[in-house]
Amino acid sequence: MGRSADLPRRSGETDGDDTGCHILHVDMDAFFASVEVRRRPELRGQPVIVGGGVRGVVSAASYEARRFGVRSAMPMTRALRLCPGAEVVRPDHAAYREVSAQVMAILAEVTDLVEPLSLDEAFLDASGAVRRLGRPADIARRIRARVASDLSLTCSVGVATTKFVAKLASSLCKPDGLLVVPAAETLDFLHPLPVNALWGVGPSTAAALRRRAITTVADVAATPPDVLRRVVGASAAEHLAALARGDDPSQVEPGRVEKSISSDRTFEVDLTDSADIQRELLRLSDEVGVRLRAREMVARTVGIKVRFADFRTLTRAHTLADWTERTAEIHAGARALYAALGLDRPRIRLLGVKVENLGPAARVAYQDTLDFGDAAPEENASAAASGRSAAAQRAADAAARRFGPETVRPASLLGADPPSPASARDAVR
DNA sequence: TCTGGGGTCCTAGGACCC
DNA sequence: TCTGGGGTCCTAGGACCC
Repeated sequence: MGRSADLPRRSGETDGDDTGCHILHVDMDAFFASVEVRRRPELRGQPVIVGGGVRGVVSAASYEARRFGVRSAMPMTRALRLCPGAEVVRPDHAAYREVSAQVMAILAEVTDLVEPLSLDEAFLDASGAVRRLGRPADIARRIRARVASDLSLTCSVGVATTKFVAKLASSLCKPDGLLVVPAAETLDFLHPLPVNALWGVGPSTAAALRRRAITTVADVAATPPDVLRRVVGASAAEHLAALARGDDPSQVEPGRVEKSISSDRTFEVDLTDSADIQRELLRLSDEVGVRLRAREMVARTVGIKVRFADFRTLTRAHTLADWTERTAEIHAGARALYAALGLDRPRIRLLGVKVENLGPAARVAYQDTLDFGDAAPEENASAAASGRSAAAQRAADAAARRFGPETVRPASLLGADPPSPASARDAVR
């Protein structure tokens, strides 16, 4: 959805010499909001904010809403103060995933070298497609036309010699734009921009640079390496200096593998009740387990995140002796980490469960066991649902996908209205 | 009604091994 | 009793990105 760096804009299509510019960055315009407007045409031309919830933030804002100062990641309360007349739509991620897949399919027709960055953005390396489809700028135009005609959505495309410059270019020509940054003009393009245009410079780094009177990309390029290292550290200094020179060694990488899977939840009202906290830990563990198994991966490290009412946040992690894909083991790890905190009457705003240190499930030989894992006695019902063997658990996941999650989720999550034992048993077997 | 949820990467310190 | 350096793994926190 783009960060709200206030960069100068170049609207419309800006064509130029695209020699050597083989990298494209495709960025959907106000993606979630545009999908909602397409679904409800009466919203066209109106300020639309996708987001919500008692403690929610803005996930996406239509350009009409942005005119009021509404930006992504802004608390909803503030957004609505700025734009009281906005239509607020709750996010529908399933719908966005579906449209995203259609966008990515259009990109895949251009080249195999597509690197999705998120649901609404991707890099393409078009060098292999030039002979078949024409110059990079023509390929960009073709993509924009296809997205518009097939999906009734607009996107903006940056074309440049590197990923970083292509991404900047697309952000500067939004919405519904095309911007080619010729190789020879890269430095003229980059140097006037503010430091936070550089990838990796957020509020904290920008403030540190500003204290040294380094405010533009040109300033970064002119700063002696040792000074830059003192301000931002050795690794970031090297990275920023290269970007400021127009150097970006990163390649378009299709098929990047996830390194962690996490689920976290901010509660509308702080949790204080121990049973509530335990139930949420189980729910989050189950969500993570389902996604882990859906990707056919296993994990060695389980972590939790706890955010208190005062926003103080802590994380804890534990690496297991063996790989796991089982909800019961993830949950056992999470509850042990939580118990070890020894909290006394906490007020909890957010809980999270995460697995990392991932590997392919196929690499790990599994013993199918009939034990019920480490679940505590009071959760025997949950153990029966989530502590079963890996193979049975995958079968349960498949049933959940077909018949709905309520058929086979841990019993203690099901509240007062559990499914009949027969249907749950049938779904598992 | 301040401050979501999904991630990645880096740093720094301690344990542990050679 | 005092004291090495290098490498790897693990953990916690923070910055950053969309």
